[in-house]
Amino acid sequence: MPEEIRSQNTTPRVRFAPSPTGYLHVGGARTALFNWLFARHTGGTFILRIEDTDFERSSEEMVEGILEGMRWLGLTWDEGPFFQSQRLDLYKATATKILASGQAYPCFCTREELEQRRKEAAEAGRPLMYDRRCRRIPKPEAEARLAKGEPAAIRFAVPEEGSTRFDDAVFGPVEFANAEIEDFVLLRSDGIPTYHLSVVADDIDMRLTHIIRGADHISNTPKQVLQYRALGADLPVFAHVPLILGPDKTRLSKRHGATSVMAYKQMGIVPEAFRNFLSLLGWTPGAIKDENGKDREIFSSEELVKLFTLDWISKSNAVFDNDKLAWFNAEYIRALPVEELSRSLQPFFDEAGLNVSPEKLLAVTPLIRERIKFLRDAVAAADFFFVEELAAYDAADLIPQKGDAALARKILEHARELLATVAFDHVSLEQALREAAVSLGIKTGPMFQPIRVAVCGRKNAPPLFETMAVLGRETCLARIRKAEASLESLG
RNA sequence: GGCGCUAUCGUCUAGGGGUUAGGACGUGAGAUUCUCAAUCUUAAAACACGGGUUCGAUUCCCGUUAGCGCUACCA
Repeated sequence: MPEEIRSQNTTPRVRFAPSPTGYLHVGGARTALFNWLFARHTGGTFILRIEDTDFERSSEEMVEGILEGMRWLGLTWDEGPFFQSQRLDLYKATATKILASGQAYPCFCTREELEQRRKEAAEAGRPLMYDRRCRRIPKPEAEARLAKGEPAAIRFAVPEEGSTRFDDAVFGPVEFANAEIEDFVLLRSDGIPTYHLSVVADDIDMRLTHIIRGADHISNTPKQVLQYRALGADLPVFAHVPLILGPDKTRLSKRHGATSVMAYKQMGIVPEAFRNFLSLLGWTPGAIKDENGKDREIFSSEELVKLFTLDWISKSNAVFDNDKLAWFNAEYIRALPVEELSRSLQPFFDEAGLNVSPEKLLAVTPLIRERIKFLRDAVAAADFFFVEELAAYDAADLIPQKGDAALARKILEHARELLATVAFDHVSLEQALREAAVSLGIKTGPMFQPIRVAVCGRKNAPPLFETMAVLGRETCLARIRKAEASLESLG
């Protein structure tokens, strides 16, 4: 408690500490987002720290990928990135300090011995934990062996009695019997720290006040609390956030499809939408009503920052729902100014190999914005605007429901003649074609279908007149002529 | 197995001792309409189970069950 009060009286310092053994995934992104929101809300400092002490599995590409993901999401950090691989001296010094205090000891057991004992324990009885045998080695003997250069890890000497507890800002009081806590390794025999040591050393050194991280770390926390005490350091506030699960309620992983943040960028998720969606996974601003008295869900990042507090973080895990994300994204797409949306769309067309001028895309954008959930959908929705030659389509689609080829021919011929002279703007086109429908005695539905298919090459397309206006007279006439020809072949 | 955490519609969630348990996504139906969307209206859909406490529990307590997490000289 006194620790918490101290923490709350200084400006908060929080961190996101990914390990570059993989890309930035959805769960990590949400943890980063919560830290970022908390820092921005409180006027605190957001630190980025790369936990790359596992040299085997860490890579520079992954570091770059993580930074890229953070930038894309707009999660700007105030300090760092710091790399644990460059701070090994600190960890060694910290381990030495704990050792000197008598709360750690050298362990000469080899990896093989430990594995063997664990195996035996599993087969026979229960205690899978380290049996603490090196803790019983008399100090002079241990020092002699060390002096001889015998390799040793440094283990923390966990009290045999009592319990270790902490107050989690999300989960409340959590308590572990010390007897359940293993004498964990602080420093490996090669001098590289384990996670348990490096987090604590860094969190203390970086003067972190709040540790906001995934709930999978709850079980690790007592080990860290023990170290804080051994080092005489104040405890930060721990806030564990529930995990994000896949649709089958197991931890979100690759086999659930896209889990990398950059994959969502490539799908055409708008970063603001992603932030909004992610923020509401395991957190709620409470019941904030919209003008209709319904609970709001769309929040700008500024609002999120204003609203965010640790108190509203949920305790139960949340399933990642792609449909809901798609809905958020569609909402953001429709809310974006056309110019901005158009600019965001451009790279997707470029990537698809279509020759798309910004001017034309700007004209097309309002016609498709309500028809796409992901930015990438725009390519499939609007490709016919940009190709010289329409992709092959079924000539039968030209024939309206309850009509025949002759009717389709009649409509197209009539339209072709009309379009040769009419002014090619939305209003004129609509007026002329509606009048044509009346004079031919055909309802608008069947009347417009052959034209739409002829011009767009598909049955489902943006509104006809706007579309034709963008396409222009020459293209429309050519495509109608082509449609008439394909109708001939149909007989 | 041990330890820890969690439990409201299919999903995200609001609520909290007395409510017609609210909203959103998705789903169904309808309206609108040149198709598709978008939009609007509407419907179905939940307090895991069992004991307590209480005049009264979805809400508080205990247990059961289920799920998840941790259980490395990984992080």
